[in-house]
Amino acid sequence: MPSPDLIKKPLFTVDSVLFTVQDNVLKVLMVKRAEAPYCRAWGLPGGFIDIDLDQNTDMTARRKLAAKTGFAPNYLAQLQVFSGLERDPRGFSVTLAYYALVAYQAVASHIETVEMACWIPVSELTELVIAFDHLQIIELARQRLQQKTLYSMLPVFCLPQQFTIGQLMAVIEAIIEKPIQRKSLMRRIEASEMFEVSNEKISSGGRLAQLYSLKPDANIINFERNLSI
Amino acid sequence: MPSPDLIKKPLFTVDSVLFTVQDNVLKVLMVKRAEAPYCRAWGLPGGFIDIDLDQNTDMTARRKLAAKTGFAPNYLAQLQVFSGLERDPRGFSVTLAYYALVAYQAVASHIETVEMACWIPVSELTELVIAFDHLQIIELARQRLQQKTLYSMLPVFCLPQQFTIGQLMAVIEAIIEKPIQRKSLMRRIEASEMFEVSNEKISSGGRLAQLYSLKPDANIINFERNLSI
DNA sequence: CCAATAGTGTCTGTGAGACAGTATGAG
DNA sequence: CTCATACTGTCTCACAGACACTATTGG
Repeated sequence: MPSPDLIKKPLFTVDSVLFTVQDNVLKVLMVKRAEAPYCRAWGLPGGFIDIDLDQNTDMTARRKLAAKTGFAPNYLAQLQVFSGLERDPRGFSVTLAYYALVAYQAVASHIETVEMACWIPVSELTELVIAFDHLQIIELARQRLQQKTLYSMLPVFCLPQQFTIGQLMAVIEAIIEKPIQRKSLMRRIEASEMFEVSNEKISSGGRLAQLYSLKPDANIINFERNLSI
Repeated sequence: MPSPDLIKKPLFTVDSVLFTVQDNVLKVLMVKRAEAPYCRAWGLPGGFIDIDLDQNTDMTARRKLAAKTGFAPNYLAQLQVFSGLERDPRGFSVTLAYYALVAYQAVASHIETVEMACWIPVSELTELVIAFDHLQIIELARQRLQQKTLYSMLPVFCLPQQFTIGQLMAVIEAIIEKPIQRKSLMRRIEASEMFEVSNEKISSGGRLAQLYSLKPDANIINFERNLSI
């Protein structure tokens, strides 16, 4: 076997699909590329590992996201590696894609001040010029997020620290694009034991709504049944 | 942003956790390393991408597995990327781990002739010296396989093309380490519409058993409920 | 015949879907 | 008061678990 130094190394990058839900619409953070290839097209936030700054690829993803949003996402997980000769005109490339969730409120103020970063509704992506195979990456990330939404409470990471059932329900419905039963959601909140009821309630146009928050030490549990599609 | 050529590139490798079930025991293919680091320790089959041979990382995994087993696995999917400064004494490294399934019968004859490749029961791995963080990778792969076994028919890929319910049941029980109800399995086989009944039956010590096979165009569907843990 | 494995019938349990009904806020 | 939103009670339905029962082979 040849020494690793003699082997042509492919380009390796880390990109992230950062989701949020604003006004009942699922949106993705896109940045306008300033360089070739795909200069001036929209792409996912990401870049190369910096071995001196990053302990691992998770840190690369976080660092690149922080550069665009000023905040760490509430949730970050690996999606998949995409690789091949065709996906980048510069040659064989390997991209590790992450997907991440953040509360819109947490980044809203900061993102206005950052040039060329923008929340795009996932349904409007096809109207734009998207760099590389990033459209395909986003589509896979969306499918993964939808699947996980059916059997976990992942969407809480699109909400501020305190939230109501109604808000959670709206976020879930924005992700899976189907209405769900409030009752089913409440059963899951109860059964999961992941949340605590706050002693505050907030107004929302009718009866005051109970505020919930994730317990500090809570694990994200998976339910044994999916919500129905 | 600096040109990619100026950035220190980490070592990038592709490793695979190839599972099979033999004699009701879940086993992993391990190879004895012939070089430093971890010379003479057991490690996962894998290696570097060869840009001239591999269209993408899936091909790298397949190529490396074929070199050890002589066969393509029945199923191959990405597990996760592992990265960091500590996991390889040579420096910062990035490994894309795959997990794969194969029928023991398919590779049994070939594997004897390949030096230093060996099926190790997952329960006995702790007794061996395992290279890098490969033990941790195998453990994560096993968890993923267990999870998928609860909501899909993935274990059929540990069986020959034609198989009986009893064989499938045995493989599932070896993977999840719990008994399951034959009735539940039959309901799933029926509901999935993924299989066809053969017109043969085979003897297994009692009443003849119906042979099934995956339909040629079958998609692996996911059930909406898990088997109980 | 018996032992062994394959396969069925059917009851229970759990949790999601549906939806009517009640509770409580703002105006 | 009315309207809007929050929450509850409760029925149905789908499907997994349990397990007794029948079926079919070899010896």
